[in-house]
Amino acid sequence: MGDKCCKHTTKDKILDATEKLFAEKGLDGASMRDITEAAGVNLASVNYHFGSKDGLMAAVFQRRLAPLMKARLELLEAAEAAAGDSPPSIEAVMEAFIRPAVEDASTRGYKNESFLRLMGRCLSEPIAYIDKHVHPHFEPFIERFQAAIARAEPDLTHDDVFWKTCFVFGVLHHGLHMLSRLNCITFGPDEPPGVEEFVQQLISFTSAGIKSR
Amino acid sequence: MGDKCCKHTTKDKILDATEKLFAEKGLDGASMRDITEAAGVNLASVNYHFGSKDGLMAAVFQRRLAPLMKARLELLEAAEAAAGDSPPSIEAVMEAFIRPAVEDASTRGYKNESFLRLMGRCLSEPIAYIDKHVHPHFEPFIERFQAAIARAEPDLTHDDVFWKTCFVFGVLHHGLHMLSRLNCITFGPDEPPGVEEFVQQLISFTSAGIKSR
DNA sequence: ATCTCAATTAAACGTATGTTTACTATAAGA
DNA sequence: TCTTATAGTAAACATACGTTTAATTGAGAT
Repeated sequence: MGDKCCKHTTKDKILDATEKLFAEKGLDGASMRDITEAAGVNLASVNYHFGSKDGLMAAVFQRRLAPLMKARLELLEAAEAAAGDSPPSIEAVMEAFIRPAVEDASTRGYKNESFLRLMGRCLSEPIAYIDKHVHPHFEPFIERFQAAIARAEPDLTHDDVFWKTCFVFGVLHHGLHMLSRLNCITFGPDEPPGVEEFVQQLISFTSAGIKSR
Repeated sequence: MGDKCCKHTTKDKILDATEKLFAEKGLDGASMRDITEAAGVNLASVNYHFGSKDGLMAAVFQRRLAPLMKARLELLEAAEAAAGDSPPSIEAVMEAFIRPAVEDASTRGYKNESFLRLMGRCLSEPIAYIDKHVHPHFEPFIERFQAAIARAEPDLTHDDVFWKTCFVFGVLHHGLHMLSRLNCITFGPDEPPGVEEFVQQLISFTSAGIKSR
């Protein structure tokens, strides 16, 4: 029976290897044989534990996206509670969105093997996969997030809020994507920025963008 | 022999179908059989005209990226010429980057079949493909672009310029990506924004982000 | 009319994919 | 000890992929 405490179960080895290979080679590009070889397990064990490659995708996203969305929601609710009757500032709303993602990326290797590297890529993976495995996690959150922006900046139209939210997504995810690729490119910074520094840079860029017109 | 004037040559039919299918299903996801069937040509004709699927990718990107980069450079140079001795404003630099892309997207169907939909996805396609087919087109431009930003905002450090440039890329490409997907999502605007409106929104968001700290 | 050569085609090739099967190993319960 | 259920495995399966082959077409040149 699965030994949940020890953390080196076959399921976890598969999930870890998959996360890394999906980020590197894409959802289609990483084959079952790539994955099981990297994980040091038998080829058939993926189908045994996850049913199919599709089930494996769902598990990979579920493992990281569920806690991430939870952390964002909690931060947003904390900011709203702290603000009392008035709406929290745009900066506070952006922080709720940005900080959990950057911290997740930083705690898990930061350079190479983070899940957020996969997130960056996921914005534009084959749409069918994203609609199936990623959007369901985002949808409950995005509504609350857009509402918070609308409250903080009451002059924005509904369409303005939609597009600015899109832009914020683009900033964060492409930023994290490039962060994970720093060692692959020649022209970038010599070393990655600190977590706090990066978070602040993202908050100020996105907040200024939202306030602009 | 290929009839260049008539524009309905086999090569063009293949390129058009490929552009659309790459955007929809990804570079790996769109098979040669998908492509040739959509183009109404024989399976083997891709290998005849482009040598391989890799050669087809190169041709697809070359056809759109070369003129796009040229247009951006010309706009940037025009802005620098117009500014005389002083550097052009951040807004002018952003416009040189953003306008050609949005206009390209708008002239080619705008909703569904544009190349920029493919560009949005390309930020995070399997890295090997992008390094091979996309980065070579961007590299000569990105240096000039970053230099223009640095001149317009002299207080920014070299690393600041790098990251802000990344953020601008994220805003534009994900914005265009969502633009092409408007009809697929439920919560977005009822109709797409006008070209000029969208360009201005992108310019103000990115310019404010760059000026922020 | 014949030749020529680029363009096109149907069919096959070899390989890689995700999945399934049938079998073995292991450890706890009665 | 025998049973049972879970976990793991080697091998085969059917399918889809990119590519290649060999044959055919069709229009312009001689």
